Amino acid sequence: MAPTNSDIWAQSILCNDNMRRRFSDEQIKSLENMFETESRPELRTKQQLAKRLGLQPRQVAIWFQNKRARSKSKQLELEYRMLQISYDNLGSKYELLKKEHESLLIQLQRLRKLMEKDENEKDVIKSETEVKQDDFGLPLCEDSRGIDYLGPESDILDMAQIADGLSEIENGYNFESRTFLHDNTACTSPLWEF
DNA sequence: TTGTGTTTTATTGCCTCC
DNA sequence: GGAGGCAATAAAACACAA
Repeated sequence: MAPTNSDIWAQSILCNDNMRRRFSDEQIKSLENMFETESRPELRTKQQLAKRLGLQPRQVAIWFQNKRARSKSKQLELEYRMLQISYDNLGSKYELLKKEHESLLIQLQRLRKLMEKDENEKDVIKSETEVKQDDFGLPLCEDSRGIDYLGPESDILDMAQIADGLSEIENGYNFESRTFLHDNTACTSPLWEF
């Protein structure tokens, strides 16, 4: 029966002095160089390399196997670190958005109070005097030059519109409901579980 | 010097492919 | 069924603080 490659390898190991030795710097350098161009060299290539470096073909094969394992583990470590960095960045962004959200809510409250106050004043004036109104029912004021213009009321109207807009943002900008995120992404990543 | 942690070389067992 | 790859692990070699 013809010996298999495994037999030949096993025999060659036994023929060695049976001492485990680290490879020399030169051997490592050559192996590293080869690994850079081909991480899974063919049998023939490994045999040639082994002959050139004075190693057993099996030792070269094992070195490549171990090197692939080390390389994979380093790559995984790198990917893990990159993910961690982007996770941290996302967390910072979330905190900034949260603060912005809170500040907008405060602004919204102020505007509402302003509107309420103005409504009250308007009621008082309405009850005391007859107010000239424009086509849209808005109060029409007349300045000293006799030009009609929209008075402070229109400013309040603009504020009210802004406030309504903010209110819509407030409702839509809800991390709990995740509607702020596009629904089609249906993100269930724990990254959002702050 | 020695105890301990890390790295490197080698083995084993299982899996896939031809 | 053999060849070769991978994961898990053993064991030797090495680094280094105490």
